[in-house]
This record gives sequence, C-alpha cells and structure tokens, in this order.
Amino acid sequence: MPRNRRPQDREEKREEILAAAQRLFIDDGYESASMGQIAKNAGVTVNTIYWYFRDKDDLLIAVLDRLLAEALAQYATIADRPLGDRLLWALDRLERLHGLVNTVHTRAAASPAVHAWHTGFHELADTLVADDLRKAGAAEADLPAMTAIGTFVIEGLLTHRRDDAGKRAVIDLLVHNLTTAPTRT
Amino acid sequence: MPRNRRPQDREEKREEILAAAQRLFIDDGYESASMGQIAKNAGVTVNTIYWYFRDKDDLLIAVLDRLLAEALAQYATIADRPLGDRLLWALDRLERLHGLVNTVHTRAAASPAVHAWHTGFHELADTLVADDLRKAGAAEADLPAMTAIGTFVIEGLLTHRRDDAGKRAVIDLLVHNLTTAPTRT
DNA sequence: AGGTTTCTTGAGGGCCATTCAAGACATGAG
DNA sequence: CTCATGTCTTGAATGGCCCTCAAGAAACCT
Repeated sequence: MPRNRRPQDREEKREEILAAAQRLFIDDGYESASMGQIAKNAGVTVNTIYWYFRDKDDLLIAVLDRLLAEALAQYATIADRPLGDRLLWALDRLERLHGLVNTVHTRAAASPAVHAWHTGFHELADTLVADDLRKAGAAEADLPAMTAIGTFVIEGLLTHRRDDAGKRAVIDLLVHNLTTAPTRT
Repeated sequence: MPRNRRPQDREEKREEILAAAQRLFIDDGYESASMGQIAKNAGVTVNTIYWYFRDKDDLLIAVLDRLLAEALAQYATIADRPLGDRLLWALDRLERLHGLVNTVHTRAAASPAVHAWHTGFHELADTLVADDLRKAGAAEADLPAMTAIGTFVIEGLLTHRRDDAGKRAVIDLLVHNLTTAPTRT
C-alpha cells in the first residue's frame, strides 16, 4: 500500500527521516545508528532513505545543518552577554552533541562532503569568536591564534567531560587569559 | 604448511602482526585498515590475529602502547628543554599520528578497554604538563585548568592542521599565557 | 606411541551500507 | 477514458566487515 503525492510533502517526509536520524545519531552514535534502525524509526524502508539522501554521510550533513541552524537562532537571543557566559552557553548547548564532534572529525577523513562541512563550520565559529575577542580589546595580530585556542578548548571540553567546577575553572582561566590582552613581541 | 614452535617466538609473531597493524592504522586509518588487510601484511590469516589479540580494539591498544613507549623514551632525551620547545616537539612527534587521536576518541565510546587506555593516557600527559608548569612558576590552584588547556590545544592542533607559522603562533601565545602566571581572584 | 598444549586455518554467521530492477501511485496529454 | 511519464517505494541481492567454530598440524611430554 504505497502512498504517493505529487510535489508537496516531499519536504515533510525528508524532515521525518531527518528527525529520526538526528535522534539516533545523538542517542546511539553515528556508527551504532544503522540505516535500518533509522528507517524503522522513520516508518520507511531503507531504500526510501536513499531516495532523499545520497548516502549516510549526506544524512549526517543534513542533521548537522539542522542542528547548526537551530543553535544559531538561539545564539542570536543571547548575543549581548559577556564572553564567558557565551562560552558556557555554547558548552551546555553542545554537550549533548559531544558524540557528533568526534563523528564529524572521523567522517571528515573519509568523506569530502563532511570535510567541507567541517571547514565551513570552523570558518563560521572562528568569525564569531574573533568578533567577540575584537570587541573585548584583543590585539589584532593575535586574533587567529586566540580564536584557535578558544575553539580548541571548547572542543576539548566537549570531548573530555569533567564536572561543572572543572569546566568553569577552565573557561574562567581561558577568558581571563584571552581578554587580558598580553602585549607580546 | 603450518609452522609451529613451542614457547619462544610467540612474542616475535605478535610483534610482526603489531608492526603491520601499526603501519596500516597510521597510513590508512583504523576504519579503513581491515583485519584482512592487516593479516595479509603480516603474512598470516585473519584468524591467527585473533589468537594473539582479543579483537580489533585490543590490537589498537597494543599499537597505542607501542607508540607511547617509544615516544616516552625519546621524550626523556629532551626533558631539559624549555616548555615551548617541548610542546612543539610533541606536536611534530604526534602529527603523523593525528588520525589515531580521533580513533581513540571514537573507539573509547564503544570499547571500555580503549576508554580505560584513553583515561590513563590523559593522566600521564596531565602529570607531565603539570610538572612543567609547576617548575615554570604557575600558581598551584590553576594547575588543573592550565594543564587541561594545554592538552586541549595540543589535541586541537593535531586534529586541525595549519601551517608552521600558524602552529608556532598558537604555541607561543599558549606558552606565554600559561607561564605569565596571571594572579586571579 | 599417544596425549596435551600451542598455534593455524577454512568455512561460515550476522551485520552493515549500498545498489538494482521492478512495482505502485498521481498526474498530464491524447 | 486511456496511457505514458515522472515521482516515490520496495524486495532482493551484493560485497564488505568483524568475529566465531570446529578441525587440523606441529612441537612437546610421558
């Protein structure tokens, strides 16, 4: 009993598959979430997924875009808070997705498409962080290195969990170092 | 034509398999290096590997121990150089292994044994870095956060390559921030 | 000589992502 | 009212993967 419609709810079905994939990628991890599981959760067969997505990496990228768009929308609502709060917010926001950080790094090595997404993501993140640091009065020459350190520490905290006090200590020290703007040779 | 000896060269054969696995893990990546490929490169069949190692993760751990022992031996020869040089050395030394950093993080999520190895590795690395920072006159209370930042930046540089100038800038800024010992509340 | 331990192997099971050919539906043209 | 066409869905199969099982061969011991 196949059901079919002309042009309309193609997006809806795509979204259903995407929602199932997102939940399984986050809860079970990319590797453990098989295409069969995703299909079952979306109420379709495996092959139907391949009608909407080229392969599993394409599905991953669509999930990442979905999550990124959502995060950016929420980020806009707290854009006027101080840098430290901003970083802690990003950390809490992303903590549930810590498995995906590794997944992106791993798949980027095998899939050019994921690699491209990863590159674009870091360009975006670097821009945001660099703007913050500029406003905080950081020396322009140090901005690239500073943003790199900021990004690496965030990623490190995501992939190496510790308690709240530990997180706060790292963030506080990082922000203090980055915004004290040490004049160097 | 199976060949067999009593007790002796069990270690030798194990080493041959380990050498093949190490080369393939580094050159092709953990996922791309199939047990079949490893076996072929070691001149055995797949099942023989399972006589010496419990599973593929066990093989990975043995390779990691091998590499870590080798690195520690070389590290002892430069233990008296300044911190910045030390970090750059570690970076160059580990850069060829950048794929394994991700592999460890990924497999740690699925394999308790790899997770334990990862925990132990970071305890060791933190001890080394903390000793360095203590000697450089860092405030004792800030040591945990400082070592975390140092480790995260190293891992970040390993998994997000940039040119030599970029690496040097990040390392210089990091060392400057960590050794300037900012007094904080 | 026969038994035991150590090592090696062929064959196969179960899971995976992906592909192929064919079917089912809704529409547009004749 | 047909029927060809494009859109969607599926069952079945392919080839790869990690890993296991049962059986065999080589050295040792008694």
